[in-house]
Amino acid sequence: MAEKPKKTQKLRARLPRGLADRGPAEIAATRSMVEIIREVYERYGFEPVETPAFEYTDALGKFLPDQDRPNEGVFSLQDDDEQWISLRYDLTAPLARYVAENFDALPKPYRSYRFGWVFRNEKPGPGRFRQFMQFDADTVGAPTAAADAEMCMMAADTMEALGIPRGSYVVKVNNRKVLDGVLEAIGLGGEENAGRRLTVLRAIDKLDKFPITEIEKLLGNGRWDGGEEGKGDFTKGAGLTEEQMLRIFNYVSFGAVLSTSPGDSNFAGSIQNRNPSELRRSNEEVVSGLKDSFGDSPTAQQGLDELAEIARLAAAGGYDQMRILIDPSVVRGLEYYTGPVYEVELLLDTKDEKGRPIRFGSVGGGGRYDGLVSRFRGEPVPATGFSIGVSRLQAALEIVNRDKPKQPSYGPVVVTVFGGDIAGYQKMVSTLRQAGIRAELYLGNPKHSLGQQMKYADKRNSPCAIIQGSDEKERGEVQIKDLILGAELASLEKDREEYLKKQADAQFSCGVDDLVAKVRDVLARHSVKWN
RNA sequence: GCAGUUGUAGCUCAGUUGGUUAGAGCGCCUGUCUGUGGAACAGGAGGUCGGUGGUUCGAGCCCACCCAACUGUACCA
Repeated sequence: MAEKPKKTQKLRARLPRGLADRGPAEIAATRSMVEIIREVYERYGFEPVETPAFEYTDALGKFLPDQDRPNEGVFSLQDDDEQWISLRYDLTAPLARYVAENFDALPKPYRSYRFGWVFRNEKPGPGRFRQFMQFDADTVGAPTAAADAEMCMMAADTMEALGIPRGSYVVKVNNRKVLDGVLEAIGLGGEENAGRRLTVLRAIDKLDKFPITEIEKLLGNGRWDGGEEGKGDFTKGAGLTEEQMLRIFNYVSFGAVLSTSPGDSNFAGSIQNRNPSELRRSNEEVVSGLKDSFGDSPTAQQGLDELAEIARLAAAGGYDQMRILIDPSVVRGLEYYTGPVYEVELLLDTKDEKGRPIRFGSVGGGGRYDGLVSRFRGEPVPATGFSIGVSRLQAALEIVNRDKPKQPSYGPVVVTVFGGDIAGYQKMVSTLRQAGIRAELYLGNPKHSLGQQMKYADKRNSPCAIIQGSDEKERGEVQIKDLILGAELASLEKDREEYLKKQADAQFSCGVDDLVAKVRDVLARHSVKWN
């Protein structure tokens, strides 16, 4: 007996983790989202500009990779000339480079938008990918809060244009200067406290993730993630005193509805659920209240003045605090924001399959980054920008809409072939295409039976198939088979009358000259649109 | 990075106290099928049982280490 034929080493087809293939439905959804966002941004006077996916690593404002860990956080590689280049991890840093490089030619303020894929080399999770899409708008060269206010209003408009009803989203606004001022006021100013300030900001940023008792640990001695002392990973705390902690809590909860006071175990949740419809203070009251509380910090005062201006301009534009809300607990990125920061949050009340509430978190955000362009120029260049996480927002909308009946996406009309000369079939396909109807010739094995060709059309989700055998050919006719109706027919119960009626519609013959008109009838019958 | 859980066919899973050639359903491919899709029937492809080493006459099963995935956590422009 011969030995088993030697097995060739098969290559395993597999997708690297944290990356995703996208099918027709997702691509179509992205395309329509991008179109809607673009329309809003252009209405605000922004013009498109694109930059490549790669930049010199130092231009991205990230440390230069070292030999040991060249790809920490970013995907990097060394060019022929040994210079490090990296895949962009957002659209802001590349834009700053573009503006700095073309500074003299651009109008100031320079207002532009762009969308594209960005890449982050970090651990992927549910809803977190290593490649995802962002859509940004930035204003460079505008120093006043008016530019920031506009970003917030545009964010609100964009959400509504995307079909998220008013009240189901909120643009939260804070100011990095206020946070800095508060930290200063509780005695964490100065270079020597930089690390602790960072820890406090991180803790505040986690308010929407953990109950307040856990935040207390992060502000205090530290937190074990295993659920109890000594279990799991330890996160070092900021080591704040009780008094400092209390001032932080009073600050971040200012304006929120509080059922209890800090320190009570039920305090948890009352800060997190900062639903604007339940808040008891207006934007103006929050700002003036905080001005009173932190009168000792000039930095905080300045930041609060900017927030007041944003709220005033938003109100003038008709955006109340249901849409644009001053929220002292917003932190955002720690790296480059210098002034106002904003964050768009979805308030949609959705449960997952197990009935647990889903927290979407932020689907967009931005802020003022006055230092980013100046790095390249040695002169101050104020800038502010806003970014939508297209991939994340799309995923959120998909969950929200998952119960709604989905409009099926149809394939092309399939023209089946019966051996012999296929030229006649090709002619039908061309006729349909010239009439703007998606159509294709069956290009599989020509020996395949009609049954197999039907199977193909079914898999393509074709609305109908065109059949012309020798009988029809002689009479100058074609058969049009309505596959959608046919499917209903197959699942129909024994209602004889309805069955017969549908059967007549499900397949009929017509003259070759009527092909386009009759196919259009079938498409119209099911409102088939390919968009 | 840290911790927990899990790794058997493309998918969902079975596999006896350690025993010979590792199974099922679904899916996939081919045929019945030059005259009608989601049906039926017949056939077929597809597995280094996550990897390596160990214990044993013998390992999918026991032990050690490694890897990967999932979940949480850390970091996150």
